[in-house]
Amino acid sequence: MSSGQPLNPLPGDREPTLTIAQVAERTGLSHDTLRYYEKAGLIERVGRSTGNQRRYQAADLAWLEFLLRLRETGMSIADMQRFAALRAAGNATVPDRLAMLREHRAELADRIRVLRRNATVLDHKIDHYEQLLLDEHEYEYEQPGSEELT
Amino acid sequence: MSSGQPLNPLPGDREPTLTIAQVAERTGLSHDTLRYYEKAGLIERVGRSTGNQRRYQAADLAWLEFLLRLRETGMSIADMQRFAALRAAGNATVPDRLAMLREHRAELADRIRVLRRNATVLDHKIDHYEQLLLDEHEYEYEQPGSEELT
DNA sequence: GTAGAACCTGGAGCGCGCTCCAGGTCAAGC
DNA sequence: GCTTGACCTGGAGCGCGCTCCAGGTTCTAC
Repeated sequence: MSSGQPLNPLPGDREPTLTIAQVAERTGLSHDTLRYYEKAGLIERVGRSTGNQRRYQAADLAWLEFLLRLRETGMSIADMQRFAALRAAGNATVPDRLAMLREHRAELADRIRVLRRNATVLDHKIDHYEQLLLDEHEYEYEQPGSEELT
Repeated sequence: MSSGQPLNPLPGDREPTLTIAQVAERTGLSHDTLRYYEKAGLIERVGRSTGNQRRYQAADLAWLEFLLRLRETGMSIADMQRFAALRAAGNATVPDRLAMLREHRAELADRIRVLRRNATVLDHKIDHYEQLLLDEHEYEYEQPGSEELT
């Protein structure tokens, strides 16, 4: 990109658009990933400039942000493809989309629970190591036999 | 495995041991993964029967369980290798291990926070879809123009 | 003793989610 | 008009974390 903020030329359109570089910057996705997502059907074909360069609109960005939330919560590309296909198929698929989201939400809740449980295991281990260090200092340097399972 | 519970022959040892199949069953890891973890140095070389078959001891299992907690919380194999190497190097590495665990714990806390934030985004989306369905029924079948961004 | 299941090793292969590359076209400043 | 950087496409390549395979050995039940 250049300096300033170029209002990208539109293909005879109303709304201001973003180049792929600008979308990459805003979403944190790479250029390649953005093109890959489009090729994979996660996003519908983005509008083009007269010279065939991508011009993203606000709706594209909003959808990408939502996809990122799905990705961050561990949804696979394959499932996101399914979801995107349902969305592209129109309002009649709302029940299916709702079902997918509910299931994903439930799995997410499970994963959060597991992580929290594991977090307490880590805390115990950390406590254990801290105690080991304290004991060591107490006896002024090492103490074979105070070795534990870990 | 056969029926009954065979007390596996020990290599002239004290403690009861487990075969790889039994460890696989208890941990949920596959035979291949268990062998892979050993080859990768995540677990120290497991004891063998006279015929060179693995015989896991309680300490092996405990360590595996802890590794699983690390894995479930998203630690990479490479980091687990580092941790395992420190552990194998003895008590002098306790401060390093503690530092690793603390850092991992902090990252885990971040990831849980992100997941919880995303969970609320999902909840909003679900609410939105539910509302769409309600509206649809209200008007007795469809309603073009009630289409949203998603 | 023998059959069949369980196990061994070294190494190749795989699915996922990108990432990189080659060989071009397009756009903006001078 | 020219340069330089952003962008395009199709397809190959990669790192991770396993998973599978071939070819052989061991264990257990009968």
